[in-house]
Amino acid sequence: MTESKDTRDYSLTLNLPKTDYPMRAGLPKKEPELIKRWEEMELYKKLREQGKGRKKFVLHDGPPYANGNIHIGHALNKTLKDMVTRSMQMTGWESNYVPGWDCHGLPIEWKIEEQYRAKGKNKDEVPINEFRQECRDFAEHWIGVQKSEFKRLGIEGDWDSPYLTMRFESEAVIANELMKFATSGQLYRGSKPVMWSVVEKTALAEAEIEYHEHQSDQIWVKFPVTGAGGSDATAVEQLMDASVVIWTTTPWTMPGNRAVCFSPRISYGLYEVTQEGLPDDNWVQTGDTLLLADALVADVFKNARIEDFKLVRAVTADELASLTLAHPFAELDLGGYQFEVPLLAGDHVTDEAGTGFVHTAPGHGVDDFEVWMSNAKELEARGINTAIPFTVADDGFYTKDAPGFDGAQVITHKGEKGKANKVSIEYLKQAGNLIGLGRLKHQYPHSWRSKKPIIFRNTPQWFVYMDRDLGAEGDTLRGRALKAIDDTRFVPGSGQKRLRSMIENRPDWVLSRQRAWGVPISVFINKDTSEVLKDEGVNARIFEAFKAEGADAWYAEGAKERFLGTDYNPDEWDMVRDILDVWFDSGSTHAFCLEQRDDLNPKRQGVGGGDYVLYLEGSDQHRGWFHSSLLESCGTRGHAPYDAVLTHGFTMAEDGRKMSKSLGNQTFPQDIIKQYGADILRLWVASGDYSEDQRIGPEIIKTSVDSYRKLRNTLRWMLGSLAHATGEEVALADMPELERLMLHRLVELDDLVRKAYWDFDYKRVFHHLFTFLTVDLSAFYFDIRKDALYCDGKSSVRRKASLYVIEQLFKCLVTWMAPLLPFTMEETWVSRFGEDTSVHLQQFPDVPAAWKDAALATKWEKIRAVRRVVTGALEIERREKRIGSSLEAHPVVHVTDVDLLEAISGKDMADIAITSQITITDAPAPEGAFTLEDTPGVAVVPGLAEGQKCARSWKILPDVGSDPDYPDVTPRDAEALREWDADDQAA
RNA sequence: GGGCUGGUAGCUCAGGUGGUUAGAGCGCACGCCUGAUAAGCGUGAGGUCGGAGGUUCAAGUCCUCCUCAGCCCA
Repeated sequence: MTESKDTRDYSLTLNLPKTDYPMRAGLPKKEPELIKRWEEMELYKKLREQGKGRKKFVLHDGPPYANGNIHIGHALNKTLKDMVTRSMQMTGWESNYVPGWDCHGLPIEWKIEEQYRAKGKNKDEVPINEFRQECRDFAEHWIGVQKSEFKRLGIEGDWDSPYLTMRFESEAVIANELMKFATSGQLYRGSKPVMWSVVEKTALAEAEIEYHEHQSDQIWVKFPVTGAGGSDATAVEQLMDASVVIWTTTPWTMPGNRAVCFSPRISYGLYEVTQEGLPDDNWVQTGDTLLLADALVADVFKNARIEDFKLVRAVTADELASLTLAHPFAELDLGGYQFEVPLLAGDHVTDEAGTGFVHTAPGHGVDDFEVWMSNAKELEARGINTAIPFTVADDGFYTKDAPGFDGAQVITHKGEKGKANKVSIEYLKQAGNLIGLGRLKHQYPHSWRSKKPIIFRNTPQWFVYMDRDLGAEGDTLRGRALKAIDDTRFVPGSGQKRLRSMIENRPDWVLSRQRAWGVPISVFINKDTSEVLKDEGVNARIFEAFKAEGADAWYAEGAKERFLGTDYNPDEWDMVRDILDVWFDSGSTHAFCLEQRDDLNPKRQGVGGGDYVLYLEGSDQHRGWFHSSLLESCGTRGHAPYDAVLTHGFTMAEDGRKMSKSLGNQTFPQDIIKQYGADILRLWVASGDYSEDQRIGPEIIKTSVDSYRKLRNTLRWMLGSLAHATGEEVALADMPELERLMLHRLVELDDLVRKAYWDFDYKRVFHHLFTFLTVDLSAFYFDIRKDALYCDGKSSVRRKASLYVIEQLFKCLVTWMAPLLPFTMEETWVSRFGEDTSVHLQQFPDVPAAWKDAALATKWEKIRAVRRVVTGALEIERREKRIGSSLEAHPVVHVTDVDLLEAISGKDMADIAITSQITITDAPAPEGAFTLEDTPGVAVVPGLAEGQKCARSWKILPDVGSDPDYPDVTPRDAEALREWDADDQAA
């Protein structure tokens, strides 16, 4: 001890926070280092070893499509998944995450075709397996890109062996699943109208369609009534003489007409032409009676060149439904068209344009098809053939299903109008059923490639029955799926309703696509009977070949003979050339990923096991992956593939609107990571309500950045304080109440945090922990205890207890937040426990129930209420410049509330209020004392602390200098210095 | 047009079965501290709970309609 006491730098004798943990994170640089560290320490492998023997919590990855960089939606989705798996692993499950990719399908085909076009090549000239290989390479490339982007987000998983729908084993299993549907009789060949380009001779998807102006022929056509129901004979007779009038802009679809639709919501009437002296060749004559929607009568008669007409009477929806009509070609001798044309009610019918009656050709329109199919059962009961005719071939010419239209073409190979409309119109004139004719310019779908108009054309497709009995009566795919929905946990709960109503209302499942890049519908059909071949031996050969060579084997030379083997004559069987819709691929991930992998292969709780399978995707997947996975699994296994389904909303721009390039309001995950770091993005995910649509933008990110700073600094202070910890434990009974209060808060938070994680409610975790950190710790507990931690001597139990408690707080907080902020929490953990540790190998700490003390918490609520009055009073003093630091004050606290007085009795209220001195009295407060409305019974009279300022603790006390060895400090500080100096000499 | 969902302070969120002057954190303004310092502490100002009706003694909370936004269909 050489220095003079007067000039001694006491700060050297204080236990001030000491840490290398930087205040500023530098995440963009730090995070990649941590990723490298995890790879080097083989964290993934260690986690799997840790999880051995535990029950499995399987977050099964819904595969993103491998065709571009990730966007904010991907980032949200993967981050949520990572929060799930990390938190489940840390709460006692084995929670392996195996990422996957969706590789087949249209968008990739387009890209390859686009490349061909750029080189002047034609897709059809390239051997199919060569084309497929290019698609495969394309997908492979983007898988690589996305993989590194996902890893950069801090997603922990089996990145070295993800699952891919295009892997040979996957293709084999997918085909095998399809064959299960085939052999169990659930698969059938039907047909439906698809958008078709005659020029390219190919089916088109919605996304391949552009709308352009187009001039169509419009016609008004009579369908003579041939039958009417009702008890009123006169009324029936009136109707029998009448005709229903339709309007269409596609006269060429007339051969495909099978019904006329009306709407029960529209008012209709029977109208008579009263105009005299019409020319003989006018298509409509005096006395003709027509059925029309009231709102459209004037318009129709104008187009039929009629000026005078009258309403005979109104016609009800019931009357309309009872009508049967003749096809307008019926009386011509074309050979066909003599069938009954029913009137069907349809929601798609309006009275905004046309006649109020809609010509319905189920092979030429989606509405038409759906109305027809939903009435099929009833129509068959009436003896009506519901088979949908294939009236137009792939080259635009009519087929034998359109008698009388031989040689006519709807659209030519060059994309121009063929003769079809002319022929149709001519026949209508001959039959006397045309009443109006014109041209109409309107928006019409065109192929994005050829820019030529497309048509709707009935095409054979493969379907799965929704309502056919599978063995037991009433055991249908729909029934199974609905039951499975009831057995599934939905987060949020509204997802259940949404999926349920979709399954309830959906039509049969269409599996086929007329495309090249996918898993083939690997079945054979008999050329004569159209029956599907059901042979386990053939199926096994297909499965094995796909496993070894991929689904390309289906397209290889000699494939037919190879798979049929010697048991069947190849001449009698056709190979199906369609591929599976990619939704069937991804709907089968449970079969080729979950069931096939030894490290997953869950025995689900839903089927009597202990494991838990969760699917987690955006809410659009009610129609997509949740849906197709459910149907696939119910059709092949009889139950859902998941125990729970979690959905998240979509990410909007800051104003709540959709992000779009043109609005310039996009936020890219790559930019946030580069500027702030992945943990900032993850903090945004953790703090928002993902179950609804979220918003993101510069201001919102700034909120995350600010929160992050506060959080980080508070942890930093804890680290700095813990630098002085010796690891010495203090018995609960020996701890001050303040320490026990903090431990009690940990018990409460432990309960809350575990529940919230199980509910996947990360915002609840974050907001509670963050508030705890700022309100209870930074602004209260730490602020109060700084004096003891910095100034108390090393033997101080108060200080030891505080260090022990901070250690517990630290362990809990860092592990609890590790699933949310894996980078920062790892950095923080390592800073405390060393390079050979990882927070991600920790479990959430066991928080002793003995720490719980609700009575203590209630008491301290009162103490804090009193404290608020004191700090409130000091604030006035500060404003009036009578004090600066609260240590300059000596408030007199008048507590007349017995309850509050009891709560603070025996407490060092000066410490708690961070003043140097305090006086507590039950004497009534003098006039003008400071009070707070919400704390009656407490009044504070401020005053200045008397005595000398301690040179070490800065407290102002009368007994400063009472220790002759240390004349400028308080007795407490003198004692601390004595210990310090003793240590110093020993060293 | 239909199904589902949501709109609480500038931002992110709390507000069981309707019941005192609607809460928190962040941000902002102002002040204090200078031994968590590009930090820490305190005080304050911000809300007609999307809008309009209705039920009720009483509605952010229940009902109807409207509006805006989103997802999925048509």
